Amino acid sequence: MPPAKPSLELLRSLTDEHVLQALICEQRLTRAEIAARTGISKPTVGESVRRLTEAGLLRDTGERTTGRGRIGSYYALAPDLGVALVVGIAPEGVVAEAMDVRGQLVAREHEEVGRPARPEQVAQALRAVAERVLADTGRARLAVVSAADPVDRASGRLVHLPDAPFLVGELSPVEVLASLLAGPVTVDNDVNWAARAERAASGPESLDDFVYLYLGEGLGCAVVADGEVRRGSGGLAGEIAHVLTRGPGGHAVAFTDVFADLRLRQHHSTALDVDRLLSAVDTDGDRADETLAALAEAVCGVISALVAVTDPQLVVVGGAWGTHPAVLQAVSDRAAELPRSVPLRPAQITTQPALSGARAEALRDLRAAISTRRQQPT
Amino acid sequence: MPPAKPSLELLRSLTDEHVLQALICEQRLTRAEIAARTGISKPTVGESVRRLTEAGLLRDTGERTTGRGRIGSYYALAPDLGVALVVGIAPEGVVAEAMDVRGQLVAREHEEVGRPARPEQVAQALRAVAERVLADTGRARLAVVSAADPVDRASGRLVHLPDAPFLVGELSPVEVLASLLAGPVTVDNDVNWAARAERAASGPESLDDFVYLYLGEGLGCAVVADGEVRRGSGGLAGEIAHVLTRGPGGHAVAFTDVFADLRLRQHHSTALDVDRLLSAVDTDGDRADETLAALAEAVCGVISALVAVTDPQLVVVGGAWGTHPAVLQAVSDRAAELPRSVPLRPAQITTQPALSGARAEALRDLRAAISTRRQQPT
DNA sequence: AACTCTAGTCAGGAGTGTTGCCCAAACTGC
DNA sequence: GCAGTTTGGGCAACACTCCTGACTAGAGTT
Repeated sequence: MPPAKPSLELLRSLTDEHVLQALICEQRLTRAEIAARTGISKPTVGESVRRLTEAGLLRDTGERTTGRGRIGSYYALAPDLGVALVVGIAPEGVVAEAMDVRGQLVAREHEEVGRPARPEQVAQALRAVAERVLADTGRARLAVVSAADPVDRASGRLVHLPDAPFLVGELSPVEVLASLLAGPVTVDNDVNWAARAERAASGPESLDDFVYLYLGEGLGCAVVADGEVRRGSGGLAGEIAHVLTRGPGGHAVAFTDVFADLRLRQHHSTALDVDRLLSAVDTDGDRADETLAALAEAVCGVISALVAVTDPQLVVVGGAWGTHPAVLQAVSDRAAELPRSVPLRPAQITTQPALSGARAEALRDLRAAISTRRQQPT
Repeated sequence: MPPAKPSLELLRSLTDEHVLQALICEQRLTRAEIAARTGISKPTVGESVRRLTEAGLLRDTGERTTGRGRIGSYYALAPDLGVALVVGIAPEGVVAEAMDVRGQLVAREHEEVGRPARPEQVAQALRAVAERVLADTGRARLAVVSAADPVDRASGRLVHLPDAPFLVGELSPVEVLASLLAGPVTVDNDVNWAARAERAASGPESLDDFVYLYLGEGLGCAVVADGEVRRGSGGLAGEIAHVLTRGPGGHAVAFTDVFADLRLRQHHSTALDVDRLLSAVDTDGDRADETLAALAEAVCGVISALVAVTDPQLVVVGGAWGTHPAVLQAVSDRAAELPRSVPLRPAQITTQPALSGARAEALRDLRAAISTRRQQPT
C-alpha cells in the first residue's frame, strides 16, 4: 500500500488519532498531560481536543486536577461511542456480551441449548441473547463471534467437514446478527480465539510462532505464525482430524480414526466421548497404560506433522482431555523422542479461553474504529 | 505500531516518497507528469524535485519533451543509487548478481563447485563471485541470498537437520558477505524463494494461501499464508522429511524413510537418487506401477497433512521428480481421493525459480531503502 | 504572423504545528 | 497572611507545507 497522499487534512487527522490513542490508553487526561504523552505541543493538543469534543468523541468529565498549580480539566472518551458485541457459540449454549470502548462489559446474557443442538434452535438463541444484550445500547458497532465449529473464512458460516463432528450445525452468525449491527462481523473458530488469548497472555515475551492443539470432544488446532493466527484460504487451517498418524499396530491412520479403533467415540457420531476416555485413562492397570500409550503415539504423530510444517517455538495443549495430567505427561514423554522435539505446555488460560480472545479482538477493533475514523461527517 | 508523529517534516518526506515512487514505476517523467500521476500540485512537485536533485537522488536526464507546448525536462532516478546483491547457493555452485534500482542486472558471475561440496569451498566461491560482481559498483546496499539448505531464521546460517541431506553444509552467508555490504542480508531457503516467485507469477489473482511442495534430491515445502511465506520460529517450517505418511504395507513411516524402503537414496546419504527414481518410474511394467503407487501414496500422505494444517487453495509441485508427468499424474489421481481434496499443479516457473524470487525481493527492498529514507544527512 | 498548447514558475492564501510568553489558580513555606 | 512556586491553559508570532489560479516561455500549428 502506498503511503497516504500528503495533505494538511492528513496531518490533522493524525493529530486527532494521537489524542484519541492517548485517551484510549489512559482513561482521563488533561490537555497538558496529553501533550506530554504524545509529544505534540500544547496549542495543537488544545485545538484537537476542541475539534474532538465538538464532534462528540471526547467529553469534559467535569473532574478537575487537585494539587499544586492551576486546576486543569480532565477529558475522557465520550461514554456513548457505541459498543462491540462479543458472542460465543458452543453446543451447550450461547453467550453474548456488550463491551464499551473502555473494555468494560456493559451487559451479558447467555442461554443454554439442549443437546444435540439443532441449528435453528441455536440461531434463535443467538438472536435472543444478542437482542437482550443490545437492548439498552442500540446497534453494536461491530461483532466478534467465536464458534465451536469450523468457520468458512469468506462467508463466516459454520461449515461441516467430513468425519468431523458438527457440534453446532449449519449456521450463519453474520446473517443472524446483521440487523443488530452497524458494522462488520468477525467470525472465527473457538480454538483460534483461544490461541489468540494464549498469545496475549504470554505477555511481552514474543510468542509469535506456536501451535495450539485442542484435544476435546472435537480435535482441532490453531496455527500462529508471525504473530497472527493463520486461517488458510478457506478458514479451515488446523482441522487436523485427517492427518495421518501412527495408530494401533503401527499402521498409518487418520487421527480421528484412532478414536474409532479405541472405541472412544460417542454413539453414531465422530465426536469423542471424553468421559469414557478420561475414565479409561484414570483406571489403574495395564489397559489404561495401553490406552495412554496409544493416545500419546497418535497425538505425537500429529505434533510431528505440525512441527514439520509450521516450526513452532511451542506447542500449547488445551481441551478437556489434552490437559489431563496423565495424558499430557504421556504425550510430553513421547514427544521428547521425536526427531525434532518441541516444548509442550498446557494452556494457561482455562476459563473461557475462546471468549477471552474474542473480547480482546473486539476491544481492539472497536478502538481502531473510533480512532481511525478519518473525515468527520458534518 | 502507532502512526508517525504528525509534523511538517513528515508531510514533506511523504511528498518526496511519492515523487520517488512515481519515478521508480515510470523510469523518466517530467515534473508535470509526476504531478498528474501523484495527484500532488505542480509547485509542490517542483519543490520536491529540487530537493531530491540536490540530495543526489534524482537527476535531470538532459532529455526534453517534443511535440506541442513548452519543452519539459525529464527527470529520473540517479544512476548511482547503489545496487543489491542477489546470491544463489546450491550444491552445484554459486551465483551472484548485482541489480540496480531499475531491476537491471549490472553484473553476474557464477562458479561451480565439485560435489560433494565442502563448506569452506562454497564459502570461498561465494566470497569470490560476490567480490567480482561488486568490483565496479562498490559495496552493495543489501543482499538477498537463496540457499539449498534449511536456514536458521535468526542468524541466517545454513543448518543441518537430522535425516535430512545437508546439501551445501555449515555456512554463514551473513558473515561471508558482511564486508561487501552496507546494509542487511536476507537469507532464506530456495524453496521459499521459489514459492514467492510462483506467487508473483500468478498475477493479480490473489494466490495468498498455498503450499509449494518441492520433490527433488531433498524434500521440502514452502507455506504461504495470507500472502507471505511463513518460516516458523526458527525458519524450519516446511521441513517435511519427518512427517508421517503411509509407507509400504500401510505402515506409518516418516516421509524420508519411504525412499530408504524403496532403495531410492544415494549411497551413504539421506539425499534422494533422482536419476534412479526417474528411471524406475519410466521403465514400463508392474514394477514401475508399484513404485509410482508407493510414491503417490507417500506424497499424498504429506499433502493431506499440509492441507489439514494450512488449508491451501492450491498445492504447487516443483522439483526434479515431482514435476515428472507420470509422478504428477499419479499424485494428482491419488490426491483427488483424499477426504479434503485440493487442486494440484506443477510449478509455472521452471528456470531458476529460487533466484527469480530472490531477485524480486532484492528489487523491492532496494527500492524501499531508497524511497523511505527519511532524514537526508547533510 | 497569430493562435494553441504545455511545462514550469510566481504570488497569494489557507491551514497546521511550534516556540515562547503570559496569566490564573492552587499549594507551600515563612 | 503573604510571597514564592508550580501547573494547566491560552495567546501571539512565526515557520512551514500545500494548494489555487494566474502567468511566462517556448515550441508547434494554422
